[in-house]
Amino acid sequence: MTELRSQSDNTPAKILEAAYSLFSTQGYAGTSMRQIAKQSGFALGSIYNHFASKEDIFVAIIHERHPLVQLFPWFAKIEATTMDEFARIGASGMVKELETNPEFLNLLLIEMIEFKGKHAGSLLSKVQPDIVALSAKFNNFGKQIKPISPVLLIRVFVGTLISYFFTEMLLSDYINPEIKSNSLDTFIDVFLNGIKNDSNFRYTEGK
Amino acid sequence: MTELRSQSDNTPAKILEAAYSLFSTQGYAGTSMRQIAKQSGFALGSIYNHFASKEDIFVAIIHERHPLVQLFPWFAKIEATTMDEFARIGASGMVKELETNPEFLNLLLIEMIEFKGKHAGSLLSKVQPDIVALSAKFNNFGKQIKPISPVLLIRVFVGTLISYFFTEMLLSDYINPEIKSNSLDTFIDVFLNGIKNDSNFRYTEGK
DNA sequence: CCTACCGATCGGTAGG
DNA sequence: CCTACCGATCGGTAGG
Repeated sequence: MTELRSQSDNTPAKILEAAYSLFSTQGYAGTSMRQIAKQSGFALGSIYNHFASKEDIFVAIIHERHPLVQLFPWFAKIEATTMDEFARIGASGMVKELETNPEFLNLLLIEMIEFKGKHAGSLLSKVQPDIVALSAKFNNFGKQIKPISPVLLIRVFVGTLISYFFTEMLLSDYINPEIKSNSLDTFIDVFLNGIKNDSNFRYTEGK
Repeated sequence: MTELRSQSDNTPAKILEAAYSLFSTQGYAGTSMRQIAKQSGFALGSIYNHFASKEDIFVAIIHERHPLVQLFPWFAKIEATTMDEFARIGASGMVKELETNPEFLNLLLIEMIEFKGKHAGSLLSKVQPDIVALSAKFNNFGKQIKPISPVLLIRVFVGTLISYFFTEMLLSDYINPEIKSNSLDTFIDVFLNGIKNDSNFRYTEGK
């Protein structure tokens, strides 16, 4: 039964695709329902047969395309035996994603600013199993890593990627390319070196 | 002559103050000229005696309040003899700023999304002297630090602060406070440890 | 500096 | 699924 789907079931998907593209390049308030109608190929009134409101469309989009929702399941599936390996695979995967879709992170920024992050809790709950799996994986990497709680470690890792792409956006088409080249490697190197266990570190060896 | 200013010269400042508050909490497209008029205490028509357009107001605001414009001159003035000292002073100063004004970073995000970063170049030019001064300072910190170009080092440092506050916003009022406490210290520790010179690092010792 | 207005566009709906 | 419409609000201006 559920496998049988008529072509018209594509309508919501088409609407979401058009809305995603518009929201992520123009923001939420900067996008009108008429633009969504035009880009999806339907009349304005038709959209309201599938979604109750403009915000309803946005909510549907972030639940399937918000960076948190996309990244954590993917991170959790990475097969790596060391933090070094994990970080480099994770970083290069995110690079590939952003080459395909440079607006990938915008949904997160837009939700944060225009909705004051009010959906963050529900999105984080959604990926909590993946966060748990990721924590377990990090724990297995063992004593090569400083005694930082796994959740905080995830936060610093994700923060490293965010800070790279963020400053990349900030500098894009302004700073000369030489400075930009290979800088992701530097970000990752600093992260890996920074969490490496060594005698000089001032954290005590608890837990 | 220029010292003599009547009270009415406060009008533009009042308009900018109201607009800053509204833009940074609601975004650019999400804020109307009528809201700016109301919050500044002037009639809608009066605003156009001081600013040609809504975008004109936004441009004036970012030129005096964009995080880049605020932070770089301040960073350049920090008196520190080691990177460790610099990073901790810089981080605690930014914490204080964000406690006073939690929306401090929003202007950067809004410009990035709603204007696609089109003012970034002009803002970076404005603070270029401070970037140069900061680079010189970092060079003086000498061989305790890995051979990373000063500009890239600034980028990683700023990125570290951004990644902390960014993930802080993302997690705010969701994650339990224990995980959040002292996490800025961890971010800074990872950064400092990450850029520390040691024999294991894979960069070659050029310039 | 304000009142009153402009045409355009907004999110959303009725009715078929 | 579309046409035609609703009241509200938009950025901006004329005229005083």
